[in-house]
Amino acid sequence: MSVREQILQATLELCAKRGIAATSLQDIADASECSKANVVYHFAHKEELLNEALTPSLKATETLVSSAEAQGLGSAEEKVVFARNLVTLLVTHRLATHIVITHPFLVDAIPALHKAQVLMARLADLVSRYSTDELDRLRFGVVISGVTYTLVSATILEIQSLPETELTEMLTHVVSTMVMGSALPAEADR
Amino acid sequence: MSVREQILQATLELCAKRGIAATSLQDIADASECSKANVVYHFAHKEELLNEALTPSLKATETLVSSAEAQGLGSAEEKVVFARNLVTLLVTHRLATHIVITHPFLVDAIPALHKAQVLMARLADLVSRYSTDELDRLRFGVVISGVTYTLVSATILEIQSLPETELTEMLTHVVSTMVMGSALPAEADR
DNA sequence: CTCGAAACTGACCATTTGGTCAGTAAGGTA
DNA sequence: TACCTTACTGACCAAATGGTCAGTTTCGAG
Repeated sequence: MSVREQILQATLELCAKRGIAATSLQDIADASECSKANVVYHFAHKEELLNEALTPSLKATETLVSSAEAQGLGSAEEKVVFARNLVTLLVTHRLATHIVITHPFLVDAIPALHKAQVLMARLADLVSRYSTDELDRLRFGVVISGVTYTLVSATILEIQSLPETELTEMLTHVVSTMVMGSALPAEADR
Repeated sequence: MSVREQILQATLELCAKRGIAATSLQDIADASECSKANVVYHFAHKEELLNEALTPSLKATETLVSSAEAQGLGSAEEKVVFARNLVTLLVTHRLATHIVITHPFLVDAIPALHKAQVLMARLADLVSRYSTDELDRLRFGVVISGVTYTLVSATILEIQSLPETELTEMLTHVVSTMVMGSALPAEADR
């Protein structure tokens, strides 16, 4: 792993664990085994460092949302696939997700966080389109943020008693049943 | 309102809006229209200030959880009452809730945040007791954190298109139907 | 080997911030 | 009035932090 990549990885891990404000460039430098000046050499500002670190997860989310917007969520099949992709994405990028969730007040200071917020809005809008009433819309917000938060807490705080794959599977089920109307796909039997 | 109360209120508002780390004693002093030294006079440390500011919401939560633990959540009636009380509590103390939710990494530094986490665990344990399988338990985690997060985002970020009372009502309905099994109370007709 | 660009470093700096301190204003009591 | 406690303040300080800078090492191309 290049130093650059080490720095980005350390940034994700430390900022998720301690919060952005409590993570100094020196901390990141130590974890990356290089000098603080070198961190600044690769990423001129702390803000830029955060942006780069969050980029992969943002791209993945952008891809997911765009494709879902294009394809729609009409059939039960499409809904389940979407739910699984979403949960998988949240699991894969759980550090980034945790950072986004816990730093709503930095959206104005860090462009990547703003982007993330916009993507969430598009996501909400997308699913809302397939909900008839206000209550379903609310239900969506609750479940998406709930899944995100549960996942993040479970993995970060190490409260997980379940293996990650099983957790993913169950959350997928929760999302597809709760959000997408009660239409239960054949595969998901309890 | 006494200066002491002004300081506590300003602390809640500013820390919820900008985050704890980004809220300086000077900011709080300015908002309270007194000197920074006076803030320190009333609350020796920033940590102590946060503790005091969060105390009311912690006490209310403690009361709710304890009474629910004692009384149980056996009947559908009890479940709905509990759901409504919980949502009301989250709405009433939304600033404190927002602070707790967005600062998981400060649980070791600020006792009040640790207490809040313990209370959440008790809450989860309580409701889990009335769930037969693991999926229901997961469902609980998702819905509670989801309601909390949705509520907080809606009020703080001012995305709310609904009046607060109606939001409360709908969330109560979401909680009681989603968490407590599908047993729908007579009152909650859509 | 030479040279120039990129990677990297230690020393340094300005700013912010939590917190201290010596001292003042205010108000109740003897 | 004299005295004491509580509320309050401006000036100050040490530590931490983001970022600059001048200079050194590394390394691949010609």
